[in-house]
Amino acid sequence: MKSIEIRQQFLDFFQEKNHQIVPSAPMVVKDDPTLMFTNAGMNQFKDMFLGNKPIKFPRIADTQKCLRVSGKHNDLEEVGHDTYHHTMFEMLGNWSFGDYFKEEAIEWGWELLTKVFGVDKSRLYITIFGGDQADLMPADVEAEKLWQKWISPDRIIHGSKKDNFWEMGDVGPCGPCSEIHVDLRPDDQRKLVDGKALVNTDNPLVIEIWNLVFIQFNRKADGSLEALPNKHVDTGMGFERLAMVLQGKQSNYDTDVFQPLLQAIATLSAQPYGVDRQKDVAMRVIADHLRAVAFAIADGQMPSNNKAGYVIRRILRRAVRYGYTFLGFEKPFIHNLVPVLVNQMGDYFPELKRNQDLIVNVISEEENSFLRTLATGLTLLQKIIDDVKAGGYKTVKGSEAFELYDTYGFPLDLTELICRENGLIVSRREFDEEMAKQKERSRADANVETSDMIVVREDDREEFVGYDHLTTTVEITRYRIVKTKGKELVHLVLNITPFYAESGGQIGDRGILKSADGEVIKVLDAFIENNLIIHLCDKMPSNIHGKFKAIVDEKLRRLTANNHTATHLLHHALRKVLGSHVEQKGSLVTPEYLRFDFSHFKKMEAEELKAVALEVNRMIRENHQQELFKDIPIDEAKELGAMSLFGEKYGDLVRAVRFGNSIELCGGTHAQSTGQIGLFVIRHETSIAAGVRRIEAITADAAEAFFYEQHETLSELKTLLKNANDLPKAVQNLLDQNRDLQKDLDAAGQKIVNGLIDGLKAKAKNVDGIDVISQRLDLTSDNAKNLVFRLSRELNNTLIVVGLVQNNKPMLMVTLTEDLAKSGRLNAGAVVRELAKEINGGGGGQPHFATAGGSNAEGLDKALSRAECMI
RNA sequence: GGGGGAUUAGCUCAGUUGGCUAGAGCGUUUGACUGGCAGUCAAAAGGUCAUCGGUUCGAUUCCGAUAUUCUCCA
Repeated sequence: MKSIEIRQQFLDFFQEKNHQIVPSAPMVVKDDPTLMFTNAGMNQFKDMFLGNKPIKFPRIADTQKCLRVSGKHNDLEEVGHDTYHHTMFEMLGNWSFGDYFKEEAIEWGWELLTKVFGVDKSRLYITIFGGDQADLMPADVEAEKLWQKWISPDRIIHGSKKDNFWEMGDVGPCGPCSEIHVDLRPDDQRKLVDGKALVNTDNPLVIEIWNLVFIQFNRKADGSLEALPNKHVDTGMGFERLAMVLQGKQSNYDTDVFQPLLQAIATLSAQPYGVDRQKDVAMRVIADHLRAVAFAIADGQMPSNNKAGYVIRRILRRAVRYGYTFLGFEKPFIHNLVPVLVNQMGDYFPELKRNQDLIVNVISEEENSFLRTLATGLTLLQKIIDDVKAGGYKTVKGSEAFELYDTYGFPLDLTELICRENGLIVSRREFDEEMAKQKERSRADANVETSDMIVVREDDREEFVGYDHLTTTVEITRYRIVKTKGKELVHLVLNITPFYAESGGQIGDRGILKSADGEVIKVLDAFIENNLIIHLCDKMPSNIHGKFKAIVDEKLRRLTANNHTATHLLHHALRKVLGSHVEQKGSLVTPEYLRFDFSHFKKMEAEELKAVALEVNRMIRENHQQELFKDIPIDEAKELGAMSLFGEKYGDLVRAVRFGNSIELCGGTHAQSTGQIGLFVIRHETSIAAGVRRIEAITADAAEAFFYEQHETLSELKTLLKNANDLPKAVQNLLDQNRDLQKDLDAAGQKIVNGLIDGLKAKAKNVDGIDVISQRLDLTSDNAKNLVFRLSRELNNTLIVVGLVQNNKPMLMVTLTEDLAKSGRLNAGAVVRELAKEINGGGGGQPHFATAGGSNAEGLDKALSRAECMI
């Protein structure tokens, strides 16, 4: 059975059981600070389990794109070396939110696997939660009994809390889980060892394929468990593993999920897959990482140098490095594989197809830049190796390898490989020490101590009223203390709030909370965590139980609104001027300025930028009123023509904002009418990644200030240039004149020098067999330098000392002709230092030419007269 | 967010105890050879050594700040 059919049958099966089939949520997580990427199927439903969000469908099934590369689940370094770890994979899952429970979940799981997919029952084993003394939890006999309807009791295993009790975090919903394991070993091996003994022992052929989680408890802060009124089911089955089982393979990479990619890599590298172990690992790494990176880019996450973007960059670079080292790819190649992936998965994941060009471009650019990094690293490493060899040593210092890695991004294993080829070893111990120091520094800096959320009063809904009110009376529902870098701040949650929390690129509101007795708490920021609006405050209120007046800083809010609305107008104008391939890739809206990233393949021309700015300003002057569509279904919004962005979840009610022809889905705060923006000015247009441009712009007060600043600079220039009509031409003339004058000056100086040469030559005085010329000159130091260099070229066996005064400061110049300098009898540096004593100065230079400056011009003549004593 | 680098000609980069009249390769222009192109040879043009401040007799070089950028860690 083809993998595409497997996915479809899974979804069809649950659809028949009245499940709502929803699309995969984006792999990139935007509104949960504890998570960078979706790492399990349940992520997009977390808020429903927590009770922070209402349940829309009691039964849901989907396939979820997941990425496990950081945090608790970090498989990155394993990937490729074995047959079943992946960075990106699909998790098939079915959910019940307060609807069916263990009985149906178990029955359907069994039915799908054995009847629909036809998995051999004699190869299946079940684990159930075996109870835990410390938690006073009995075994999950309920599940065990239900399983016994389908499978013989001796194939059911009691598992530990570690394997069979699922918890989301330290507190919150949790419950026992039941796993289905399958034994894929050949029959002869199965006869030798019972598969039951190999369950949960990391055997690559006796593996878990489906985990059914029964959420029935709530873990409280004191560690105790209480039964939930609503019980949920959360299941997850690895799609790639399922394909392996159903296609009778022994490796995920042998299924049709990976084979097309692996074959394409084999063709590109002109080397077969399945022959050389090391090369196979490299090919698996590339195939896996390409999937992860392509999906991440499709979800709007570009490779970059921090946070989530950095994780993506690292994955891609790991693939490039394996290709470079083991398959001999020295030019970008991974981007060539994108069409294969799109062809294979683009039907079910249309975002891949839609962004294909972007993905190819971004990957290609990243490959190039990393290959450049490698090239610089290779030069540096060669230098290190040469030094080590020259010194007769055998070991490259760990600190040097670390510097290569840390500062220049050159991978350690490559350093080691090249060193080995040169008969050298790298001190791994020193490297690890340096790495530990680096980590310590970062940890010390990022050290944030967060206490538990303390609940002040129960209030499950925290409502945002800030669209209509900037001031409201509020009460504190929860708080916690946060310590970072010795500073103590407070997180407050309110029953209702006028503060807009950072979202959709718009940063959080600032303002104050004022208590009844006049105490003022500053609100420094507001952001969303697990669907709660957290207010970052500078201190704890003395009475947290009282009522407060929450006041949003109105001016900042207004400026932010201007910039947000201007962002929409900009988006609209860009599509009008450049074309509909322009899509938003990122956005930042602050009171000070706005930043808009969008897909476009080349630098914008000056005329295009102007056309965009003109269009935006035209829409501002047309003074379009804000039209708001609150809580409309997403399909309805699309019919209105709203541009949809990343991150909306299926079935959500959305908010759409319209100004004239610009309609966007947006939860942000906006100007009442576009006229309020006043003026829009683009400040910068730059590239941030291949195929992605960034525009930074300002509006209103800031734009006005910018305009006047420019105007004043221009006025000053005009005044300076005597009100020239054509300012640029006047400046050009000045520059031309300046250059001509400089040339004339040089020529004149040369003439003076020419005129002085013969006279100076005649002044030579022979002292102990050396000619000495000592003369005070009225020249600039440049001309004097010219002069003495000419003299030293034209003469032999001569010491030339020249003195001059420039800006009231005396200066000495000592030159030896080449033969005299080589003879070693004199050293210009030594001579100039001695003579400089007379002018209260010091100096130095090279053996044949040295200069000195000083503060006592009176002593210059004495210095010159002492020249012949230097012999 | 923290650490470490980088910024020198149009491009890629050299440039060590601070003083070598700032260099190389590629590219550009001109000339010569050639029937033309390609090519070879020769020559030339092209630099506020990122910006601002400090130390010094003297700063591309040392120190500090800013900007841009790379990279590692979180």
